Amino acid sequence: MNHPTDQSFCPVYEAINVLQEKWTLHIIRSLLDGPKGFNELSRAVGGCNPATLAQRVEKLEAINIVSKTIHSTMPPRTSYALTESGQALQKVIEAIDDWGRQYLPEPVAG
Amino acid sequence: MNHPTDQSFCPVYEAINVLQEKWTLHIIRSLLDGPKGFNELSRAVGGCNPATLAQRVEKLEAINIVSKTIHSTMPPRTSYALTESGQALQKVIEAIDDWGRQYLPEPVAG
DNA sequence: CCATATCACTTTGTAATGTAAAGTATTTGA
DNA sequence: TCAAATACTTTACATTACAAAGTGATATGG
Repeated sequence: MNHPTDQSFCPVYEAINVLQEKWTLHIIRSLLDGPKGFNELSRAVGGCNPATLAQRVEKLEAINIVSKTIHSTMPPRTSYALTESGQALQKVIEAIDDWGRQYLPEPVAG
Repeated sequence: MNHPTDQSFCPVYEAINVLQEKWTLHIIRSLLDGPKGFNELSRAVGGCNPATLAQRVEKLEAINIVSKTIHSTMPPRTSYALTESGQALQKVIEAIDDWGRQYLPEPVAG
């Protein structure tokens, strides 16, 4: 909803608003190595509770970053994958990866 | 605190944890075009309330992404700038910028 | 010379968001 | 038949972010 004062639509600003939501980048990173089911994704993401994860993938589906495919309702079998837009975020994840390796200190072992 | 199941320390994972916090990327982006005072930064970021902003820059200072310089206490004059580590995040912001321009639709007027 | 603005925040109370824990309905494997 | 897994939802609680107002001091304008 917010945007810089001097401009009515700023793509970077909006992009940041999308990506700064908790778990979003983790979800995208997890899906970069292939489609996953809900619990599988949950395990890959690590630490996100199902209520939040469900809400987040729904949002990501709405803005066309993730696509959801229901293979069967009973037994339940769903898969989440990145769309073209989602795949394009690999560049962002790579940049974050590079930065992390260079600037985040490995915690010293006790 | 969280980390992938198969590894004890993952730089990407930690980096994402840092960058996914609300306003963090906005703050970094704002500081990329030079140091700013508190209210100046607040205006550049756009929409973040001072309590949150104060807390966020304090955290970013603690992990050495932002540096705070107090020029005078009275009248109050402070400036926030990016450290080397913070400057290095320009690559991340650029990647987000590219993605936003390509994949975020401009809202239709009217 | 008094009101107003600005600086860098802090405080207070409330709204939004995220959390753990448990539950649902069904199938598969031991 | 019991435990585990699938994909979630529900509930009650905790954390986080929010708007609005306030603080103390100085500089500016009428």
